Formats: sequence, C-alpha cells, structure tokens
Amino acid sequence: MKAENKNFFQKVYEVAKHIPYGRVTSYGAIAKYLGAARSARMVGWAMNGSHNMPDVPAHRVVNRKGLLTGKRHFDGTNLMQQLLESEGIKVIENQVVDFDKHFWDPWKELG
DNA sequence: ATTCTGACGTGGG
DNA sequence: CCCCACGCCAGAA
Repeated sequence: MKAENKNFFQKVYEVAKHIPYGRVTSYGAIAKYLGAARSARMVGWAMNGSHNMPDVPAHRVVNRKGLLTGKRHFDGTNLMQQLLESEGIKVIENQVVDFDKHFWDPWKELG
C-alpha cells in the first residue's frame, strides 16, 4: 500500500463522515469529488478499511442506483438496511427508495 | 508474472 | 428500465 493511498483512504473517510443523518451518497460521487472518478471501486475498497474508523457511516454509501451492494460486508444479513431504515430511509429489495431524493452531493455541501 | 474478483461507473443496444 | 462490454485498480490465489 502506497503512502498516497493512505491519504486517499483518509479523504474518503473524511467525506463519509460529513454525510448527514438520513442522507446517502454514491461511491462514484465521492470518487469524483476526490478527483478519482475512474477509481470508484477504490472508494468501496476504502470503505472496507473503514471498519476501524469511528464515525464513518459506510451504510450511507451505496452505488449509483441506490443499491445496497455492500450489505454483505456488514455483520449479519441486513444490518446495513436496518441502519438506513433507522434513519428514516426506506429500503426495498436492497435498494434505497427515492434515492435521488435522499442523495447527498459532496459538491453541494463541501464545495 | 498471470489471472480472477470486486462495497463502481459509463456507454451502447 | 434491463443487459452487456469495457475501463478502472488494489488484493488474493
């Protein structure tokens, strides 16, 4: 793991921490915001390492369709969905309802 | 070194 | 909307 990646991870965590309660965003949005639009997968990988990090709501990060693709990386089978629903976000068939409505744009909030 | 695999996204059909 | 192919890059085997 290169030093730059570590910084990249840190940036991802920082952005993720800013996701407001009851809002969601996509991996691609974060990647683009960080200037790594072509490496959206790395954002997901960064989330893989977010387990150690406190205050990193990985459950608020989904793919572009609002699909809870990372649900299996959480403990249990529906922890991710539970967390989202506890924040007032409806989830049906592993998919966020009204995704565009709950979508949080990093550009809009962070500049 | 090589070949998958994957918490993704885009574009064509 | 769906499906498919491709680009992307870090790990695992």
